[in-house]
Amino acid sequence: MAARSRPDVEVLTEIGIIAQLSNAALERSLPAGMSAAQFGVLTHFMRRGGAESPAQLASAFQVTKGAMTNTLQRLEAQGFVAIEGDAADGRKKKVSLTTAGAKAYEAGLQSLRPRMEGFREAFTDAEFAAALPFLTALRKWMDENR
Amino acid sequence: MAARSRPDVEVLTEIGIIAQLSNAALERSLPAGMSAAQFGVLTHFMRRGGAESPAQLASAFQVTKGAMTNTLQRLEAQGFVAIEGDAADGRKKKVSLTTAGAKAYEAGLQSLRPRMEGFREAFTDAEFAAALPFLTALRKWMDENR
DNA sequence: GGCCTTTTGTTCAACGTTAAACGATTTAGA
DNA sequence: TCTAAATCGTTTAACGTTGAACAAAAGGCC
Repeated sequence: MAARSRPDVEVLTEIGIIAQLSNAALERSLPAGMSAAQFGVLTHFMRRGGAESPAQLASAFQVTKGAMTNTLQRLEAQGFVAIEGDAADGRKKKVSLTTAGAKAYEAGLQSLRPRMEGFREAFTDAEFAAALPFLTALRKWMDENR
Repeated sequence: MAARSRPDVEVLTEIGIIAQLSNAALERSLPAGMSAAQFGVLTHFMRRGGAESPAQLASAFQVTKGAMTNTLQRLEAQGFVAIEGDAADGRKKKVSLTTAGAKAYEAGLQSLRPRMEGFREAFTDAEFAAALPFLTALRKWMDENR
């Protein structure tokens, strides 16, 4: 889809392709059996630590609860997260990272490194920083007007 | 996923969310039974006219041939495109827009209009134009280094 | 206290996609 | 001319996602 068009349509087109290619590249670089969604959850816990409920995670990742259930079940099956009931609220569950999960995150980061380095060398930090405000505004608008 | 991070990672994160929200909004605004992928193909033919092979379309949309087969079959089932064998090359097929397809495109455009107008009013053309070069460069790099 | 609403997590069918395999056809080269 | 390689379109299984329905639990309100 390269046809000259309105700049707003073109922006969304480019963004769509970038997201597709970037997700595919991420998935291809990750160790077998680790999806981008799973790696995202691991990253989230590595940064934040502690425990979170599936609903909290679903909202953080802009994903339905059903999708998060799926991701968490796969993570738990590999022993990367621990899931236990919340004593204070019988509806909720508490998800937390295991040591194996932290190890899996590190392994994922390692196999990602070469591609990420190539990517980061192709552009400058200033370019990324310059593009960020508009993208963030775009995301916010989309989020509020959905 | 809102954690402060490296600007390059953040750019990709924002792009991923925007693509997801934008595609969902597009799909929700389109008439029932018309997917974003289908509307994309209709748009392509409205702009370019003529006939193209499935492989050509797949490459134009950065999608596998299998995905394009699926999209084209659904379009053909609704009578929006005509598919015939290529006399000159027995492997190929020729896909072209029907009058019903053109009408469906116009209908899709109509139901899209209110949302598109709101979107275009939230930002200026200059903003879109300013963001485009970097996004295009990003897309090109991703495409070449996949 | 008892009802109504909301929240939470799960399940299910459907969708669009990828990756891989396949048969059919064309092209290139020895 | 024959054979090997490449291209084309389809099919299939698998994946991650959505949307809708659901039961269980909690909260709000009279």
